Amino acid sequence: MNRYNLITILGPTASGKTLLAVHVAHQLKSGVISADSRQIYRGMDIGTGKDLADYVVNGEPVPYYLIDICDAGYQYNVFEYQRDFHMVFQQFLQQGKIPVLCGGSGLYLEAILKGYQLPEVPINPALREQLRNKSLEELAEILQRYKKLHNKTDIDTKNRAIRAIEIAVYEQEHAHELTKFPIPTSLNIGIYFERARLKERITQRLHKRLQEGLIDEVSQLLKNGLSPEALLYYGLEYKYVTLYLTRQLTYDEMVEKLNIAIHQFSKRQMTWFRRMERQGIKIHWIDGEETIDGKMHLIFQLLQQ
RNA sequence: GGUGCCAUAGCUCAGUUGGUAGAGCAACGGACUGAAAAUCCGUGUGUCCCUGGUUCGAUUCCCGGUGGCACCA
Repeated sequence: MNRYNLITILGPTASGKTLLAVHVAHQLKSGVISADSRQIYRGMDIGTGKDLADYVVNGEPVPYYLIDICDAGYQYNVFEYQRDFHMVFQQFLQQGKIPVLCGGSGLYLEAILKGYQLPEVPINPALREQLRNKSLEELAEILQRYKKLHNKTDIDTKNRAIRAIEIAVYEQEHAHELTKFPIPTSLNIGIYFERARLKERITQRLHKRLQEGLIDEVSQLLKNGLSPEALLYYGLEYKYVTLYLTRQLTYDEMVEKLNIAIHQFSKRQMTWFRRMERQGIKIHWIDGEETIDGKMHLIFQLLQQ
């Protein structure tokens, strides 16, 4: 009936993805599947821009998935994301509905749209115990015996290095156990803004988040026992507000540096999307300044072609 | 009004004993298949405030302006 079984709405932060995705999903009587590596976590709401109140059109709730599925602090990963996405996606396929995949986490989007094949690697407690007291340098050396490092990502921290070794060891012992998730036939929509306009929107939204209680949200996470280190790792809002709360930055410094960091993040997102295009993933860019109705019209036109 | 100091990249500043200049931050480009809002790599984008003088040659020295800061009135 339709050549597409998925609509993907992507774009940099503050480009208005959520609102558009909710409207499209409402029109299709389906739902929104998030592709956001931070909205996964409960209790991280303002800083990740969940905007859960936006999942309603004309008083009718639009279901969303893969938001609030883990406790803050849990180390969720691409494999789990892929698995969880397909669980939801399958249900929509069975109902003959087209869901809307919406988010800005390039790695997660690509894992779905390109169909990464990853083995499901269980935790190996014996190995972890054995590696626990090694230095990062030693771990890096061990890891290099298994694979060439594409950059320093895998040996960024001991945690990451141990997980990377765990995966490398598993792959060596179970060479042919790659997962095979079907690659969706997706209509990909990108929301485009001029760089300067996007920066304005980001700055404006940051001030709104601060007014809405961003500081309290982060301080609550700390009170609930999440370590400052974990929050620093989550980046952006969580990183800079933590630096402010632990008195490493003044309020004004925090706002300024955070604003810049979000601008830089949006640029990195665009770099990722351009790379996806170069690798053959077609993205239909639509003007962010267009109204919701205008954008919807364009999307449904593309859908019917 | 007087005296002194300053004026160099988008910002903060370094520097050139006279041969047209460089750091940090920002910006821009890129990488990235297991915490990715993370992590990493690359790139200098410039009437060296303006006018005149000295000089083969001035961003650098000198005269005069303009702007800023400080002090004295």
